[in-house]
Amino acid sequence: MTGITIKDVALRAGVSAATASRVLSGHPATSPDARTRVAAAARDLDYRPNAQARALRSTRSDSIGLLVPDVRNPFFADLAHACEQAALTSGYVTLLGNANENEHQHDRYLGTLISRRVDGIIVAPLGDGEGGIRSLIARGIPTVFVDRTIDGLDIPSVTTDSATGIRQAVSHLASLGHTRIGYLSGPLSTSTGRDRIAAFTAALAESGFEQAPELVYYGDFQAASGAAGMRALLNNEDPPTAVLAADSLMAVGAIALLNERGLVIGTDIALVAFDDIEFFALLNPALSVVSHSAHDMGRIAVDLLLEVIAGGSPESVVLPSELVIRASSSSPILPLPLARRKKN
Amino acid sequence: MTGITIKDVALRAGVSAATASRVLSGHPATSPDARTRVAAAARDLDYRPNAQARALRSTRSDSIGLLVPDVRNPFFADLAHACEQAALTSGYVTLLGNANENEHQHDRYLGTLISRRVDGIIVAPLGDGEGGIRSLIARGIPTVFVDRTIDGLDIPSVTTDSATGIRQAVSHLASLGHTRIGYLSGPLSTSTGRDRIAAFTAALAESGFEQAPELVYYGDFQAASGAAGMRALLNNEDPPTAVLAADSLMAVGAIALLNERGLVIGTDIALVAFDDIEFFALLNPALSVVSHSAHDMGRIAVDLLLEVIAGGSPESVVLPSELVIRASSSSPILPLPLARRKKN
DNA sequence: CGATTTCGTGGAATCGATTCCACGGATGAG
DNA sequence: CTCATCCGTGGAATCGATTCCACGAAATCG
Repeated sequence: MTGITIKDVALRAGVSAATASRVLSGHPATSPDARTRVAAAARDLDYRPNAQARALRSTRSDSIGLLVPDVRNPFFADLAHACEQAALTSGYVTLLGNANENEHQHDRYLGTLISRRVDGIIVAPLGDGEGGIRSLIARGIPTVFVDRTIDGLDIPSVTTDSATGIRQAVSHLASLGHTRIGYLSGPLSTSTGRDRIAAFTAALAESGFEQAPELVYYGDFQAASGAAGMRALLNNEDPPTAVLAADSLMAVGAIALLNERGLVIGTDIALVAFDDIEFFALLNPALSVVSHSAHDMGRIAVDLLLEVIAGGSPESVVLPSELVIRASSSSPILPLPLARRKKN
Repeated sequence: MTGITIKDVALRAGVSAATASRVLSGHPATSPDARTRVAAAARDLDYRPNAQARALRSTRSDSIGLLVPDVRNPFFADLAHACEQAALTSGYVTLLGNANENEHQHDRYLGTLISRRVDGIIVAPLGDGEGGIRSLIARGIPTVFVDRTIDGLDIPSVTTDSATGIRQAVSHLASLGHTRIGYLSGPLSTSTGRDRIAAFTAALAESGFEQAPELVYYGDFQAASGAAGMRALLNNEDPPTAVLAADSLMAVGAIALLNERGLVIGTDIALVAFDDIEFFALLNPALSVVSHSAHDMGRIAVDLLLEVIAGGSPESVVLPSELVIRASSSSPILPLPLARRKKN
């Protein structure tokens, strides 16, 4: 096919393949003469080393795998972008895999990444660590968890301290007079799903409320379940006056449902979302969010992974989250929220 | 490292490496006995073939490269997702690269993909085809262009017929009484940028308007230039009453600027965006868009690429676009738009 | 000035899987 | 019963780059 191998370069430069290899990989033991001749030959022939052959011999591939639940989720798109850019500056290419929030596809991708002998893997793990994740660890492949973790596994991770931002959100909503605060939860099979509902429950208690089970809906971090959850919350006898969504996609679903019902966000009902994404600031009213940085998360995950690859065992990092107040939660509670909602 | 090679499997199964290889790759000339023993050994050892060694020998890697301008652009995130899923069902993994709308990074990624000997490349090309694209073509690596093309290169592509949707948008706006329609253009260095401004100009002519140069702003498909462009358009003596944005990110920037200025979309100014993304339907008012399917584009691009890999030369595909009318462009023109805008 | 170290170089082994080739045993035809 | 055919199998070559090893030439030391 491509045909141009290091032997062609060596031939044209009048040296052996061994010398050509040394020049091209920057080995010090080369003469200036050989260096210029080989460089010129490589340039003339537009030589591209066969990464497979190189990886086979040197047991490193200069590539890392990144497995996210869904690239279409803007938070993970940002994360992927950040990882990719950070890896690139360290000379690694990123193989991006999409688990599609599906454990089977997740495991299949892990298998592919293992087969390709990536130098390390950054993964937002799905499931309980029994499937593909076990293979990873058994093989001792450098691994870092992002966003999510798996209990009982001693793997470096970069996660978000959801609790601080959620506590701020709840106390902010309480200060506006809200006493019935709904929660659209992620699945309890993910560590983020569990952490955030726990933080929410604790925050309610701190504000002196007790958690009403009918005000919590368990979804799956996807838009459709956000809509279903909001519908369920609104169908309560005594519906919430404020709602907190556990991720951006569920918030998107919730917003779509509120629009469909003709309820005005910020006036008829307060809404706060976890995950800050650019679009939320454009909504009218702009959406209050618990913000955490996908960019920092990606950058740090790559740093940790490089440390693991180098043989170290870095400490896990927990990133902060904070409430960003916008118009969707700025008005105090209405005198007759229930009456008004009943109109629709 | 991983250590488990086909020899280990062969040893455990009591056969030679050659036979093990034949069983594992489904070669017909194997005995049922060998088949069961090798399969069992591979399972017991959790054997994962070394993809590099396999690719080196068989000159195919079962992987394709996908190079997009920016994953954070929801249109390309959708496209990437669609390509990846389509490729996966055909047994290919996708290596996703991000050009960052930057020609240098674009070329660097192409080089990496060539080095990794991907079986084919789907690329939204940047630039004039002189840099990395030339290497691709010179090597005869199967290539398909998506979204954008490069003039003078005979490469199969999947693009959008922007003209239909844009014509619909302009005639829709004209029917509402708009006579001064602004346009936030993409860069003329991209085929989509050129196509869409040409379609816009032609559509204006069809509606009996002539194009006012001061109502066209040339941006770069990124959000910041959408904001800058909208600012420039509003600073005209006689500003437009309706604006069409050439992609979703420029629309995002435009919306942010309009919000900042306190102008109400759909009332003070009509806005239509190219690219339909889920979030635009959530805006209040919901945004009218020229819609085209990233999902179809990705799926078809993979189909074409597989044909090219198989040795065929498929015809390029042009996908339709169509106007989706929502509230951002549903009200007729105001009696005194200029006076009203001057208030702010 | 002779002995020893340094340095650039080429030959050959190597990484792990695939695949060509040749071989032996079983089957089928004459 | 003999000879040709077919089939499963193992040995060995191969893919392209890296790297160990040994060699000759040059540089350095006592």
